[in-house]
Amino acid sequence: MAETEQTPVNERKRGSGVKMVYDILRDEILDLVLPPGSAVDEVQLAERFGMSRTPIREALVRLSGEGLIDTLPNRSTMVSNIDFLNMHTYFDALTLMYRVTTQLAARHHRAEDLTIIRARQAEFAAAVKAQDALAMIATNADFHLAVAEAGQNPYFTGLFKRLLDEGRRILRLYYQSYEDRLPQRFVDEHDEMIAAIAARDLGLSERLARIHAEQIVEQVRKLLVREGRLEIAL
Amino acid sequence: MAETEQTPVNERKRGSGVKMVYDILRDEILDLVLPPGSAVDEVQLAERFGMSRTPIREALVRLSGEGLIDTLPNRSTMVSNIDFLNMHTYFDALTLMYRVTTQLAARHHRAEDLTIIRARQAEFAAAVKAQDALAMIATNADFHLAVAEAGQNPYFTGLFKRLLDEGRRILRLYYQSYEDRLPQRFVDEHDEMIAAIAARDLGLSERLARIHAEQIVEQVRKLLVREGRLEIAL
DNA sequence: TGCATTTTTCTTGTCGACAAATAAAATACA
DNA sequence: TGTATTTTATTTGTCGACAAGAAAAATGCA
Repeated sequence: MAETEQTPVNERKRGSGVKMVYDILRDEILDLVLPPGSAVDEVQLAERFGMSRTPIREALVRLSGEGLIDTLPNRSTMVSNIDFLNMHTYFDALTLMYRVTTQLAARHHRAEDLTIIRARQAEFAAAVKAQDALAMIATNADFHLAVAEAGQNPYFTGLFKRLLDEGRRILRLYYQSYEDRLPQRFVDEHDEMIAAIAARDLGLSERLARIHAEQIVEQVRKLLVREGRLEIAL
Repeated sequence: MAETEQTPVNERKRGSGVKMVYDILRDEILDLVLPPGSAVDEVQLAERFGMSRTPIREALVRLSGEGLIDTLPNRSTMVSNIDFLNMHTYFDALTLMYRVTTQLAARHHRAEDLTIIRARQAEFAAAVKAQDALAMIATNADFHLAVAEAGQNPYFTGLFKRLLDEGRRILRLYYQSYEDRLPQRFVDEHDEMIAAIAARDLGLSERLARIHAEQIVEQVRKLLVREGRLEIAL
């Protein structure tokens, strides 16, 4: 069997190459496997993925459009840096999107949306219970993205997704310090938010989201300050 | 003179091709020269711009990333359609960005920002005076974008820019009905907003922006309903 | 004539190659 | 030895060509 259709491992369907490279590189950037500022070599990637430079290039253009890589014309392209100086603009945008998407979810969600949201919340709770910091980061983002999808505004969802991605990079930087009791609090807050959304209480949903956002921002800010001292001390 | 450096008209610098194609196509899409749903042929574009398909392709990938064109895998790529059914999500996002960016401008603007904003407003007023509907659309977007830039939050500015672009397409559809007295009202409202920003009155800036946004949304909605009746009548 | 199947055509996705632009290395010169 | 200039090397941007996929056209069959 399978003698004629023997599939060489490197045989891929027409058009799938770009998406594959894009997905893998995106994950590696967000997980800091490719650290900010590191060089991205097209020819090296082409060898690694066993394809020509053309699809690699297209994936890089996509990533560049999302701000995940920066490309100097005619010169090197590299993983984009995290802008610690203007972090407050990031927090502002993130907080507003938390509030808006949660409120919209309360207004526009359907029954099946709640099912998905609860599933995501269960995954987040499991990650917290297992004290798996990396899984917590990922499942938390998934949870809030599910809420945003329920809000049914693709403009907000799009921006929010970008912000959560960026947050994944930032949190990944400091994920070692997740051994405290805060995560359980996040689980509880998520539950409250779900209840408010299900009850279609717009005001409460927005308020809970705001509190939740400020909670998270405050924690990240503490981490930044702690690390910031170290950096200055060098 | 200029015998050795004779520049064939089609001679361009290394890396400028993509940007040129991108800019031109983007403008043509936003001005409806390329109507929504129309096919985009790579070969045809390559001939038109006198270059190979590669840079064309990169420009298209960029445009696709911004949602200006849709591309079916292995199949045709076309100018993205305007989603009239979910127009309310567009209005929601636009209104919120009006409010947020104006308030942030009141908080973070610098002296030179005000200079730019006033210059944009002068251009808008000139377009209104000349009753040039197309110029009004463009200069109005430029004015609000200048306000957003003063707010110094690239996340909001980015989304807002996308929304204003989309609005340029929508308004372009109905620009014929701009002969009423509303535009002058927009000029006045802009002036009020500038004053509030200059006075760093966050609350007033936000309120004026909200009123202004609702004004615009209401006008567009009227246009849509009027046209909508026609479409249904078919 | 009406429908299924094959053939053709057309467009896209991918490839390997080459030239331009820049950085790095090597050389010249004081 | 230090600086300016030339040479080499590396990486990107562009090109033309070819093959895969899907629609359209053509053919076969009832």
